Amino acid sequence: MKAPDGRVRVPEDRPLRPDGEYVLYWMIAARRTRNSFGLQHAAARARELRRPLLVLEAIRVGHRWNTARVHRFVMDGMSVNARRFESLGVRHLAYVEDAVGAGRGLLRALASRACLVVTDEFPGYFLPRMVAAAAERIPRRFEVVDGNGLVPLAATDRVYTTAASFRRAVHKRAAEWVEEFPVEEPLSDYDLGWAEVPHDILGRWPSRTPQDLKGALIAGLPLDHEVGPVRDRTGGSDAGDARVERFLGDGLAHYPERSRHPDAGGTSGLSPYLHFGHVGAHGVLRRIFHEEGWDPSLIREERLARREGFWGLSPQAESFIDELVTWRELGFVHAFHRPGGLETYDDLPEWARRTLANHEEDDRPWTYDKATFESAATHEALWNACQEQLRRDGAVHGYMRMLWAKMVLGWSDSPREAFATLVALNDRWAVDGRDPNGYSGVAWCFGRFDRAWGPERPVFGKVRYMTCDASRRKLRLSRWLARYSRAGDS
DNA sequence: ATCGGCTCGCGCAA
DNA sequence: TGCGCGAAGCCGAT
Repeated sequence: MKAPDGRVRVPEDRPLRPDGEYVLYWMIAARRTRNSFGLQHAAARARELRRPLLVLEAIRVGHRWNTARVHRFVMDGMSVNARRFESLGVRHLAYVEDAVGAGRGLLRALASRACLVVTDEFPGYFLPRMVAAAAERIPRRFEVVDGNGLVPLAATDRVYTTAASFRRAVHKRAAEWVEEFPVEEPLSDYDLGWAEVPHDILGRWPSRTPQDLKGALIAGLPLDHEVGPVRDRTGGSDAGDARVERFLGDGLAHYPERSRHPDAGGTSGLSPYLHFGHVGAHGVLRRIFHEEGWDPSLIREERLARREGFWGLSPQAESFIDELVTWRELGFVHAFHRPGGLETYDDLPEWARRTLANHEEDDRPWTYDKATFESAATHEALWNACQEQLRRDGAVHGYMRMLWAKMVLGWSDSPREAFATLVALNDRWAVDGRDPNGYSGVAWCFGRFDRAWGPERPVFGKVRYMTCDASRRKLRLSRWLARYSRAGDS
């Protein structure tokens, strides 16, 4: 079954070539074998044309945030996919570029033998430009499939300034979108054979084995190795799926209350897996719906636009879905319509820029530059622990993340500099940096998708104020703090 | 412990 | 035009 029409974009309308050797799926964002509109669509095309499917999953070097951390995570995922595709009888080419530019030409070489090329839509980082460039160069029909979330990006025609207005838009069409989920196992009955790839292509661009991908290969790559792999967190669909199950079995029943407290460990931890598509939003939703015995008849229209009660699920599940769909996809929709907007200071709402400008000259109790923030060397142990968690784990606890960003706003020479510092730290150290959702998290701390709050305060103006002292009072965080403390902090 | 005030944009109802 | 509502705010009053 093909992906719904509203999720398929054809940038250059070229005819497909029915006598090609295979259908090429260029897997760039939805790096998984299940619950994927992109893969499902490519498989349906292959069936229609009676040609084998060839999956190209690659990772290149030379892009801007090129760290051993991200490479390890993505290569873990490639290793899992290599095994899964092999057991499904589908050819999967796992290419790891080992020198800048070495991968150039691979996509075109494979595409020239293909009936058509299918790839993923992703509204962030350099992917939209990469897809646009590929669409121009590839002399084949090229179909871009949006499997990012419940809301098809093309079904929206504008950005939303508040979560509330987006929530209303989601609820209005939710009943329609829950009826068009991707197939859970799109390749379960695959019988179209093994795509042959010419030796000269494989000689120049070798496909790595699962063992290679998990092994020492990464050590020799030209990467920022200072940002090393995160401990205790393996990338890939196996680890991502396991995390979904763990959260459903334990965290969800206490959501969101337990997730507020850093010591309690009640967060889903799914963000990095969602970012690289090792886990898909539809798959997570499907599991929640199944666990709660939900069907669309339980939707309560009278609760439309409300934070709770619309779905007819438990309050905990509704709260999590609000996070997974409303808040996550709010950022995706914004990035889709305004590429780069979320990470641009001048794109913040007018009221926020005005009030921050009015307080630009206020005295700051402390100011630090990016290097001091980056090395977690401020006067405040609580803040340093946040930054240390980012450095070590590639993610900051959800609540502490807000404090982390708010304090950089409070302790930088200007709000503009603070914003740039945060985007840079997030880009470099977070496993899911460069995700629209990560940028919306930073931008929220500067008023994006939020509202003004009084009373007006120094530096922050009417932007929602948060303090380390209040967090210490409200939250259970002593164990978290001890864990991420650095020598010298007490 | 709980509550109101602070403040702004949206979308619906009137 | 008015009104209710809204990611996690903080602070002071009761």
